[in-house]
Amino acid sequence: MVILGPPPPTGAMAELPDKRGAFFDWYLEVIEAAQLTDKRYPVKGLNVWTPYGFRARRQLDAVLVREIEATKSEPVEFPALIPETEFRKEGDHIKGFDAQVYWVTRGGSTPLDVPLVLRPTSETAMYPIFALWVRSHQDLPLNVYQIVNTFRYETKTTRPFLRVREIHFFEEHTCQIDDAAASARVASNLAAFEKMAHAFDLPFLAVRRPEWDKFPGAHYTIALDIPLGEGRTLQIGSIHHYRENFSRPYGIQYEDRDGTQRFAHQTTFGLSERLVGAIVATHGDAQGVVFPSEIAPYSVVIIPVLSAKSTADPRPVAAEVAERLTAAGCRVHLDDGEGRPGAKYYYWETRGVPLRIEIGGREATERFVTVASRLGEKERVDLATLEIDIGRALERFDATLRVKAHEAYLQAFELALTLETVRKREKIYLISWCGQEACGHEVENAVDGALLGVLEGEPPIPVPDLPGCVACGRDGGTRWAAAGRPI
RNA sequence: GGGACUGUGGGGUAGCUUGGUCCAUCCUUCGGGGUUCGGGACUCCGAGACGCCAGUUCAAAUCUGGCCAGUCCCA
Repeated sequence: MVILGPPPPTGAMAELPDKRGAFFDWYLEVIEAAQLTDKRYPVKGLNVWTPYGFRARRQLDAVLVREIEATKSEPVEFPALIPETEFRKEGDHIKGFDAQVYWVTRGGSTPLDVPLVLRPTSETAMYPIFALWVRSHQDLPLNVYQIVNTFRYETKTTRPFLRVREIHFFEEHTCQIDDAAASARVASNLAAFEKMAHAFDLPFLAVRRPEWDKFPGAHYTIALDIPLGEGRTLQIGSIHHYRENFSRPYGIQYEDRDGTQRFAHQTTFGLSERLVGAIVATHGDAQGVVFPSEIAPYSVVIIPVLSAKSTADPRPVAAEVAERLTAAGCRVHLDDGEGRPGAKYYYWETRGVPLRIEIGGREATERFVTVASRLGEKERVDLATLEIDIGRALERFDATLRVKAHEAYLQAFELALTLETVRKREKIYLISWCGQEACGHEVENAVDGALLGVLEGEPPIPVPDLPGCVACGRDGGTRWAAAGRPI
């Protein structure tokens, strides 16, 4: 396998497994075929980011950075190793992660006095320092984020991007002046994620996780889930309100206007490389990956079509088009290598490039190009209006991708007025829930999965007025909730 | 944490039950030549594997044990 630079075209590819029905077979083969990762690294759950996959990840990260910084968050980077003494300060948090942390216990052959944890997440790395940074109400809010690798000793089956042991992780941590300000930050994060998801053309569901399934140490957790088909769901992110659960053990307090010492209310917002998997899973089709234009390693690929019969040489035109589109801000790859055009078409379709520009003798003679979208549309674009027309074609591509994804998203849900419906286990079920844990577990047994949580915002599909709880029938105090089967 | 199963060139596989016919099958891939180039071309030449370590045996891809890696089911 060639992994240095853009890989050269390859020959015929075997038929992909069916995306519906054999989802994970399809997923693994698509990722393999598109060379997004090399999963052959000899440690379970640790994969290699290939050049093509890394480029996609870098594009994705750029969106996260842009949107989080638009909400006044500052970049930081904390160490990967956390002393056990700090790690153990918040009880629930430790209980939640103890079984999943890697330990560093030696330096060379010398046992360490204080063993070090390889961060599974960075609360316990950051908060002792936050305690030093936060002194006065004027230091608040403190909004910082980092994009780093974290480590979790997963015991379940690992899958590229979806469940790994070294996680490419985005985490924002904030300190707020009070409960209300922290709630506002949660809302701000949710709004920021909506913008990120728009760039990924990715419909998602925001729910408040039930008490028994919230993040270890959180006051509450808003989870961001996407459907994978057949009722399966994938959590792609989460936003937590910690209240004073961490600020108390870590001593993050400030002097308020009136001179009293108060503890900060904290929030976090976490996303990960699962977003890459989510994009593959949501947009991919029978031919391979489909990348939204902003995430695609190359948004445009140019393929010169040579012919001995034709008098006009397309290569100078291809070079001109590449140069002009690069100047216009496109990520362009000019595929002028060996190989026949058809093989190149398949190659770049598998890799999900949004637009392909074909330039042969006819185009060269008449000064136009043929533009083919990954979603099947073809059009003729005059060289005179190249930049503007390609820009519009990319916008149209994303709009179409978004519509397709949204249609599939709507298909993933079903209204369930009885547990009988939930027991079909074919969809994500919208149910009325009274909030009692016993009822929640009854729903979970019925769906053979999880009560994902109470919906934040409007239900994705039309629903009637709230009926009684789907489990106990009680009226009053019920909310719309979602139940599905997380992978 | 408990149980079951699997490991053959870069990817996917045949062979394993019943040890010898295997210096290991087929597809794909990769390198070189020629001819080609508007949807996976053809042709010629070449490259590449039995997870690791022990054991049984005249003989191990095949049987046994340990390790490593992976998959599935259960808690």
